[in-house]
Amino acid sequence: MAERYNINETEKKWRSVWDERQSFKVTEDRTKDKYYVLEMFPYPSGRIHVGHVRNYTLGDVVARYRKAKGYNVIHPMGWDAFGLPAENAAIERGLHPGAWTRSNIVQMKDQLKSMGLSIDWEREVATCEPDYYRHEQKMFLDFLKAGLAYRKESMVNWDPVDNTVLANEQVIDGKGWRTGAPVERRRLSQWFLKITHYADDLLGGLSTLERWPEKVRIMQENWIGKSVGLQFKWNVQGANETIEVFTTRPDTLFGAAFLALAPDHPMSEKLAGGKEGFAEFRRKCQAQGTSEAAIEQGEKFGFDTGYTATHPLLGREVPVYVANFILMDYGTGAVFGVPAHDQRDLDFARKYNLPVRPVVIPEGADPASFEIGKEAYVGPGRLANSQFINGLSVDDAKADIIRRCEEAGTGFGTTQYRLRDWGISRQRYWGCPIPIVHCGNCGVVPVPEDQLPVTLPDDVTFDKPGNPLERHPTWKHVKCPTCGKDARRETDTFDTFFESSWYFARYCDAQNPNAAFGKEKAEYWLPVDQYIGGVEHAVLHLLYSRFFTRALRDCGYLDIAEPFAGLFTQGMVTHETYQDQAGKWLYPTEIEKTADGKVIKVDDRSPVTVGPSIKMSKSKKNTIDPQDILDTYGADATRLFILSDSPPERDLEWTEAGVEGAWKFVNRLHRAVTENADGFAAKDAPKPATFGENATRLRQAAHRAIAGVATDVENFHMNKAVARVRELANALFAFTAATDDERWALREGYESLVRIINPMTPHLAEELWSELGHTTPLVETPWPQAEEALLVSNTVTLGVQVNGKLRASITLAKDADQKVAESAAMEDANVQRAIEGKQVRKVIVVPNRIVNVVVS
RNA sequence: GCGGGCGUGGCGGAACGGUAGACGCAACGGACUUAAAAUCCGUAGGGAGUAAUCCCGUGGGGGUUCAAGUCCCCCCGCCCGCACCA
Repeated sequence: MAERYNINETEKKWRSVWDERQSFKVTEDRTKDKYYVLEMFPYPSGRIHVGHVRNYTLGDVVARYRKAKGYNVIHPMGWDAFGLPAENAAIERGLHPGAWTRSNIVQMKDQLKSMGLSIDWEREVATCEPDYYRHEQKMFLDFLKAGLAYRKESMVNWDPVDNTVLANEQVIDGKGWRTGAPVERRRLSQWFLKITHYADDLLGGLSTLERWPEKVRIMQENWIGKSVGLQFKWNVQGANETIEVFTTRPDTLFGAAFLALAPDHPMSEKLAGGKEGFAEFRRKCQAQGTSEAAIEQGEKFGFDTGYTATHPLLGREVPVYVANFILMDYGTGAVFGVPAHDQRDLDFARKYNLPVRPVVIPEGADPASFEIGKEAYVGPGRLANSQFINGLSVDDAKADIIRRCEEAGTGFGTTQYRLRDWGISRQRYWGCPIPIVHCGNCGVVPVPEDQLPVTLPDDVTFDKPGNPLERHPTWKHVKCPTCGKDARRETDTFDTFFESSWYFARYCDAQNPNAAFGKEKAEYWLPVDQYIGGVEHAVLHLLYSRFFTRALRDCGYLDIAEPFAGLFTQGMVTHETYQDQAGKWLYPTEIEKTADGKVIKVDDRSPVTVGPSIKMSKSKKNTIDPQDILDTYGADATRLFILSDSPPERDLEWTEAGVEGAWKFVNRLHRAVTENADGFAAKDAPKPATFGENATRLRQAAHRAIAGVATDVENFHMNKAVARVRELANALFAFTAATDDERWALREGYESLVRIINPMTPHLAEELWSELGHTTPLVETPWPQAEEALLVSNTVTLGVQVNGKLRASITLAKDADQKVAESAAMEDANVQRAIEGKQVRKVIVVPNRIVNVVVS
């Protein structure tokens, strides 16, 4: 009797084998195809969470599978180590952000290692270390030279108590999250990267990203928000002012019923500032909140300035309103309203009794009688009621109006993007210092490259509000690099998206002290073949990285535009929620499920209300600590469960029973191999010349599993891959070998099984592989070859339908003649009965699939 | 409001337009055990029938087709994203 499988010891053993053999260390090898597997690197919060486990398990399956397939696989890991939580720890617990972060990294690295990931740890990076961030300071200087970085004033959320700038998510109901003080809007001079320079390229590049989820590409497309249209002027009557508007529908100019300005448009103040009710109106707009979704439900309303405006081409006056649904940030902050052809304008016009004049008439409608009801007409058609453009199509009319405005000098065709330049200044300590000096003489002076890196001072305190760099007694006082006079260091640091915008390139040459990365190495490894992470980074991180790659290319660092050739976005991990009688949330560890199906509290045995499975969150306490799971069930069972229950792109419902099921399978497989060794052929037994029926059937199961798991893994159908593995396992468990060919097939079957589970449960696979007598570890063993001949069987079972209803099934030789199939189907007793007394009108035979007898 | 996605047993989920429910979880019956756990064998969409077999079933309603979970139209529900983007 074999000993019970000691999961923890065995897993540890194989990890040290991989370590000793440096199994995952890679270097450039031009004789092989490279494959770059990357999971989004973690923020070192201290402990891994289930989302990490899912993310890294998926990546590891891909990495180990590709390695077995013969690719030169790079699979690195690192730490997104700058950021706010470290400063919060400093404020709340008196820990230095650096010390806190570094000790977190140590802990989390241990945890990740216990998952058995195939990581090349020699490529590890931590973005908070000067040997990492020095290179991005250099990049910034290069961007500056290339005109891709610039300084301008912009608004920030300012917490007057903490003396600090707040991120949008730190502003709750207009108040600072920590202090509760009303947030002020302040103007600060800040650094920007010119992502808009690449707006069109970033948009166009999306269509080349075939292995990205459609969803993410659409989100980026919407974010970039390209629109082509006309920008032109209206004259305000009696005010000696003009209003510049942008429109994507210049064709509808003659349907204009009003002009509308954003509430914070400078002209709004000029035209309406002193009017009665305007202050009140503005307050109402602000109370509405800035979130588009909030404004959604809100009513559209406006303030009549009393002025009218005219346009030369139009020759008619329209009223000028200030309206709550116009955004200052987009276009020019002013629009002309065409109620007939825009729903918002229509709603607005109905409210203020403005004329609704259709100017685009759908095909087939009569211009004289066409009327707009509750819905604006936004479709195609011919122009009407529009003087010189009557009869033109929408597109022709747009072009004509733009041409006329340009000729008249009152406007021009232009393209607007929603995308805005990336503000990278953060008024914080725990980030990469911006390598700039401010000199009274010379102005803004870049720190010379030979003086990099500008490192963070360690002796900082968090006992007072504000940025410690600003308060530091000496750090910011420097001599100007140009004139040598007293000057002041920039105390802002980079947005932490800066670090994550190029880390994938650093991994290619992680220890290079002289440059961010060697160009040749980057060119060998990049782009990332498979990037895996949460969909929450669909826009910002992924767009910034795409921008960075282009900027680095233009600064001569590398030769590609797109950093990630393939992207996979995983779903969330959810868990049931529990509440006690008083409605207090309970952790899963605080409850117990009794034998009769009740759920009770562990301590006082009182009943517990079970809620739906939702995204894990601290506030609902429906979290589990992956370390507990790893310790109890081992890495393999944890990985197996995570892969088996749901398709990776969908949410995964975490259940203890599910992990337990995976754990049972791990043990069962171990038992099957160790206890049934007598049933196998000897390790090097020659392949029999012929196989009996039983052996062949088993071999078919094995070879189909080999081929099936491969395609499933390549397509990220990990749950299906696991199902196939279990199918093969079931076939093997049920098999008793009586003859030599069967014993050979049984060994082949188990060896195949062990090899195809290797990407999912690598420790178990290694253990069983060695148990089966192999001395070369599986990590160095290629993916098994599926024999084509065994993937097809020589008989097929096909259903027989009568009038589309299944009545029988028949088994035939594969590719049997249609006539054979037809007669076999017609002879079947059930079919006979079903067609009895009816006339057969047609028999449809789809070879190897189905026969359908149509009777009247 | 716009954009995207999803809806299949008690549950998670399978299913090139071609035998719906693979695989698993939970459940039930049995074996082993003094007993339990573990393990093993078996049953299992709903309904009728001793059975053969039949009827009904993929959110709802229509349609296309020899054949629809799958394709088309309308509707309902849920989830995600967003920027009232002119």
